[in-house]
Amino acid sequence: MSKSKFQNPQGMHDILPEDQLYYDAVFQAVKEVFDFYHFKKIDTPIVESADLFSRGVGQGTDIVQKEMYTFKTKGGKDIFTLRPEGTAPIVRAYLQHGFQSLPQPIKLWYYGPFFRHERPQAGRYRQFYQFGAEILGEKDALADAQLISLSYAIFQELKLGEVIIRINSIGDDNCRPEYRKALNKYLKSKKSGLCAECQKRLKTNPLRILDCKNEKCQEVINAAPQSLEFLCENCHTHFKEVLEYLEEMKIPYILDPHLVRGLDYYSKTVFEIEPADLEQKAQGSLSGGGRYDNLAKMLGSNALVPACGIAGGVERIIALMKSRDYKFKAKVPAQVFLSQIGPLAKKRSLAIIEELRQANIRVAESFSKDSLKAQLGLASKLGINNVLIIGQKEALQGTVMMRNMESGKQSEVAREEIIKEIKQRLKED
RNA sequence: GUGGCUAUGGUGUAAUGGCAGCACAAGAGUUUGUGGAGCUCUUUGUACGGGUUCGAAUCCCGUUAGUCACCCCA
Repeated sequence: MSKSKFQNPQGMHDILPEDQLYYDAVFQAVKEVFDFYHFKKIDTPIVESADLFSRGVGQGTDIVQKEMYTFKTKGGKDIFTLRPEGTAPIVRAYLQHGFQSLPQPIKLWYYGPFFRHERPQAGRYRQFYQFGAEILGEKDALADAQLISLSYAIFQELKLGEVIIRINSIGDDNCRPEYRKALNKYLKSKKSGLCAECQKRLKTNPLRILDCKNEKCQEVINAAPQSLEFLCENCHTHFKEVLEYLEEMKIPYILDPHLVRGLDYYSKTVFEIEPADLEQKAQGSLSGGGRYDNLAKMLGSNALVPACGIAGGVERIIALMKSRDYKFKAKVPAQVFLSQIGPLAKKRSLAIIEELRQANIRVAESFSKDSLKAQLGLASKLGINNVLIIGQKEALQGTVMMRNMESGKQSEVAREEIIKEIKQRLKED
């Protein structure tokens, strides 16, 4: 067989059976934690109106400017985008389905693929999986803290080792303009000390300069005014409460005054969670999020919907699980193996397998092998001790042969007694 | 979007520009209805497209994919 000339698109990979174990483990951990805290699962379409993201995420952000898969539909009337993140669609759904009139807050979680057109590298793909959770209609700081702690709990469940929360508050409409003004003034005065990229950002998105890793900018950044100093009383109190909750729950955090994040909808609390040990940091943060009290309004809502959310990168978590040598719960092998010889027996065996399934007995088989030798070989390779053998003779008599692989003993069992007999033998093992 | 490195059966790996080999895996057989070992046999490859050359897995160019850094982020 020659190799196919088709390959996967860049940055989009097949999730092969052996990797499904990891994806399942992550999904299970996520589901367990969010279910327990009464979050409801929601799925939104993979594709949304392009406008939703340029308005929600922000026209000036990198995600919108260069990373979106955007296309026209056949009639050319609609412009759609493969969703690059999960929060804007959920707020859209919240508004569209009138969730405002339900008891607040609304707590939702999601899991699925997202798309960003970037150059792939460690922990960064063009199609990647994210899980996330949102608490909508809640302004209390407890919501912020709870999301952080749930994400933390998921990472502990997955045995990712030490992780650390980096957290900051970027203020709200009330105090951020003040801060922005002060920062702008400061940065303009130090313009010559900034890298070329940052000089451009002065115009488009000065907040992001704080995030620049260029050495040249570090000096300027370190002396820059910090958003924390400008917080109004409301924001200050809110942030203090978030930190107090974290301390109460003994969740380790670092106050990072330069953390700003790349999406426009954030206000007040922003945070990222990353592995504590330096070597694992290369691929970026494991999860991140923050409060977005203004997003609903940006998307056209009349009412204010205070909310916050978190999203985690599944591939990054899996990479960390692998480097931590994550141990899966022991896989349960099949309990019996069914082997068949001849066409009549083959026909009978399908019905028997279905009986076994209904009796909740896990069964393996190999219809593709005809010789009994090969089938027993497989059973032994799979480590299955109890083998049912059904051949022409047994099929005609309405019996099966039961073989114990360890002792080599076999006995004939009537068709009606199979389930009972297997259960008996499994007990003895 | 810019730059570096990489690409040989399913997997892991060899081959001064000169017959593409090895191991594992897989499949078949080894007195046709009885497993694990051994033995025998078999299938499967130079990512794709050009160029240089008598001759290319090997040198050059392009494409694709992987990987890493920048950028950004989950």
